[in-house]
Amino acid sequence: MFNILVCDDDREIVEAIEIYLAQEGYHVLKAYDGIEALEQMRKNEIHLLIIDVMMPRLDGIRATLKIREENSLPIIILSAKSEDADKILGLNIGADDYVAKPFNPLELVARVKSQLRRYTKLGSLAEESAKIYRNGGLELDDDRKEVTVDGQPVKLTPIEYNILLLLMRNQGKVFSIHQIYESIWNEEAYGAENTVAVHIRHIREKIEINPKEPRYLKVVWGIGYKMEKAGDGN
Amino acid sequence: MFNILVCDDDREIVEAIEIYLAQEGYHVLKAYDGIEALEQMRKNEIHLLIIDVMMPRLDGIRATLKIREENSLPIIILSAKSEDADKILGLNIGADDYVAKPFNPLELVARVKSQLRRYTKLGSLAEESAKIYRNGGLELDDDRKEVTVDGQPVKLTPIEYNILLLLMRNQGKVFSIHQIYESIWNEEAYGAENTVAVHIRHIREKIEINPKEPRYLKVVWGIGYKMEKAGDGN
DNA sequence: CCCCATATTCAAAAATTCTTAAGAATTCCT
DNA sequence: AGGAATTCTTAAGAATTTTTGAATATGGGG
Repeated sequence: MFNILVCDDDREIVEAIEIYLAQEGYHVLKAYDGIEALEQMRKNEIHLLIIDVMMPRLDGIRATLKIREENSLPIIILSAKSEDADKILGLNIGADDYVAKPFNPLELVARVKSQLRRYTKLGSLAEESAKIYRNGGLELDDDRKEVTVDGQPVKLTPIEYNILLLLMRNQGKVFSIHQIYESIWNEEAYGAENTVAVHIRHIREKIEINPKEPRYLKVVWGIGYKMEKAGDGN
Repeated sequence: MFNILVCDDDREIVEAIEIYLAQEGYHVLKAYDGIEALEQMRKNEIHLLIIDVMMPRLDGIRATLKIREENSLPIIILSAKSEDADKILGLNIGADDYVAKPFNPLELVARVKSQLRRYTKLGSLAEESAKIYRNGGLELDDDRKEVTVDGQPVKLTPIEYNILLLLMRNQGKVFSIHQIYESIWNEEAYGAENTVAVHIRHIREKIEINPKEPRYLKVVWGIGYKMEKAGDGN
């Protein structure tokens, strides 16, 4: 059974989360600030951490950084400001997922499940950390956050990087603009069609020799975009 | 694929909902009052619940509360009185969405999709089973949005693709032009007979060797169209 | 075997979707 | 604060798809 540490200075939120997680058969441990979280981590074997950003004494971001120094476990960060998503996921910090407050408890539970599934399936994180995706001359190293085209390093912005990562992780699979937006921004796509399209354009300018005839990042008319697998001549 | 429990004491409504959900590839389970719903929940793994408010024995509200005590899954409540919306969605009860009766089946389907989408994050998690439909030499890969005939890739437009997907998902089943239109366009079919017919023609041109003697996409006179199961020489 | 409802074909007009560019707004860094 | 980098918005033009309506063909009951 999995032990999940929930850390938030609002006790009601912690209890609410506990109820939902307990329903799913998880064992819940509680902490009410970053210091307590660190203590709990030392004392118990924790399999997943849910932690709020804003807390007294030691906030969630700092706590996460501290914990990452010596532990590898899935960390889900709660935050009131959805704009922080990039920073948090952009992995300066090392969180695995991000949920905006106020959140739907079921969604949180879904993400917990998803993270646990991911970590257990791939064994320990160590195995997973060789995260290098290749496709023809295009290479993305998710440990170093580096992208190269035919050996030449390419500099992508965080959003561009995350979009490319999504597509490289699922080569051949088609993603709608809607899916891309929701996956990267973690919020409902509204009038964001062009936004994504522009980022696609920028990525193409950087990874394609001729953006007008993309070798890798192709459009699927009326549906979305995909990463074309090299040697799929069609 | 997802299991959806539909609960209403009006059997006609349950059946109607079943038809629409089945078209989208969902597996539907049925219950006709709250007690039955609870039983079904115990016996099966349900991913989403659609439940009416007014029912004999145990009404939808009480059933929802009971179910929430031990299950966490998206719940959509049906109700005749739209004034109840607040009460139902206000966390008191714990429903995730609310649809007023009489409802548009297509809207219900849209909401089902939306709720399920919320709890399945894409990208990071191991992808759900690759959805590939086969029939003789005809193959449709719904992840890649690719269709091949005897190994040869075929380029379909979005509408053509969606019509073919509908037929491939329900091989052998006959769909009226009306049903096809409503299923693909998500709106009332009006004078759209020709439109669908034209798309059928285009699909045939692309997937049939001889469109005049279709092997796969056959007409059923006076009724509609179907995907003929290979080896069903009739 | 004739007739009528139904199905098919065709091409042009209308609508949609994608690409591209440029500038505004925002965030980041020093 | 000021400049640089990044992200978002807007809009026009290009590419592609969808719709439309009329002409043509076809099936099958009487």
